[in-house]
Amino acid sequence: MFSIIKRDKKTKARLGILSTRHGDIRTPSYVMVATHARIKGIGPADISKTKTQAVIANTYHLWDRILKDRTKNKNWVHEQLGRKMPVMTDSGGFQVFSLGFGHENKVGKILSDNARKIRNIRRKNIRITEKGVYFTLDGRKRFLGPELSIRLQEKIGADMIFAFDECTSPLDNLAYNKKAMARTHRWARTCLAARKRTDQLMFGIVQGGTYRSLRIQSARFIGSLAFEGIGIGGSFGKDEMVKTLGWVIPHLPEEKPRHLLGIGRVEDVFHAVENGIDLFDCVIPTREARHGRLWTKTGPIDIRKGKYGNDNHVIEKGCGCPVCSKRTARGYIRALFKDSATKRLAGQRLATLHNIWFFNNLLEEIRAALSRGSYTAYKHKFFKKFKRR
RNA sequence: UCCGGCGUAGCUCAAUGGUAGAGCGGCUCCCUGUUAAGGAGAUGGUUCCAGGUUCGAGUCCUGGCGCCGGAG
Repeated sequence: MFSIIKRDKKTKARLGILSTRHGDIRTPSYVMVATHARIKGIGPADISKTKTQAVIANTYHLWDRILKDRTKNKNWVHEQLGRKMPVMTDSGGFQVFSLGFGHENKVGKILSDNARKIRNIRRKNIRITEKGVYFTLDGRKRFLGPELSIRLQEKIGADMIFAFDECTSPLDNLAYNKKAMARTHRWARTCLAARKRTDQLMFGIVQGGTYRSLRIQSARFIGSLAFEGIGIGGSFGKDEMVKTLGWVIPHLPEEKPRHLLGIGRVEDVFHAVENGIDLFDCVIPTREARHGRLWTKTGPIDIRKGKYGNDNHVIEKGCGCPVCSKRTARGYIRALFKDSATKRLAGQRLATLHNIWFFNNLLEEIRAALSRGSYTAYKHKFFKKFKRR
């Protein structure tokens, strides 16, 4: 159940509430990544300190564990997570890209200028058929398709689940994207038909690569099906995300929540929100935290750098996160990062707590601005201070 | 005092007499539905000093200087 509370006058941004079996999500909201039903770097008890409203786990990566489970627990993933809170699962469709082309060519879903030079598009570990996808990885061969993905996601027990799709590579051409999109559309129907549980919200996924005609076609088609929500997936060129949203959003039903899959840099958050996105997830807060990059309102800092060695300031002055409000010094966090493996884990935990809080707080401020009707003013003020560097 | 060992990049150490390297640190950059608790790159040297042997010395010889260990 999704209700829109308020619409921004100058942009397509909307303020809403998405109700799930495990509570409400105030939107727009950043969904934190918990691939293996754990937010990497922090413990279950930490999650409540970070303003996190929802997390997203991954069907492919929970596959083995869920098959071993015999408990028939309807809230299996919540038990794994250690929290009763809104949880999503991704269908495994992204792994068709990330474990196939992405892994083979060491390319991310956002194409760098360098990667544009790649000529032959290989998917060595992946074979895609009408029924689904064969993964050959680490000496194992396994098959995942729309029916199985839904069956697994129903067992995993998330509150929101995704249809099984194919995330194409940013280098795939129009002809391939057309073929892949049509197949993803057929899988979308299959996923809806395969569902047995009625207490999970199912999101269909719009694909179509970087092609306007395909994106519009996909938005109309996925939007016309009986999904409770819409996901927008795929890979983009560097500046094509905003363009894609411009194509897709006008063709989606107004009343359904929209989730932008795997996008979440600070600039992207604003772009997504003002283009009418209600939810998005991204590994940036958690992964970059583990790599020592801490986000602040003036931009990111790399806590591992030598200049923070004797720095006894908090990460960000005035930050209300559990790390900064305990007056934990930058120098201390840096020292943990530079110490033994065990100490590094402690440092990564603090960094993760800070980053998650930072992004969740940013969204909280954006929601407050939308509520006041002053989103644009808030954004201008924000970017006066914020420099990506 | 004597004997032995060692002096090479910021640090710890490599380098049969033949273009002085590595790891770590420092520096710069990267990370977008996590096979990622990381990745990429650049920089970095009077080889303790002074002589000598040699076509050629970090390496061999002589003499200093410094540190470590042992003996008195």
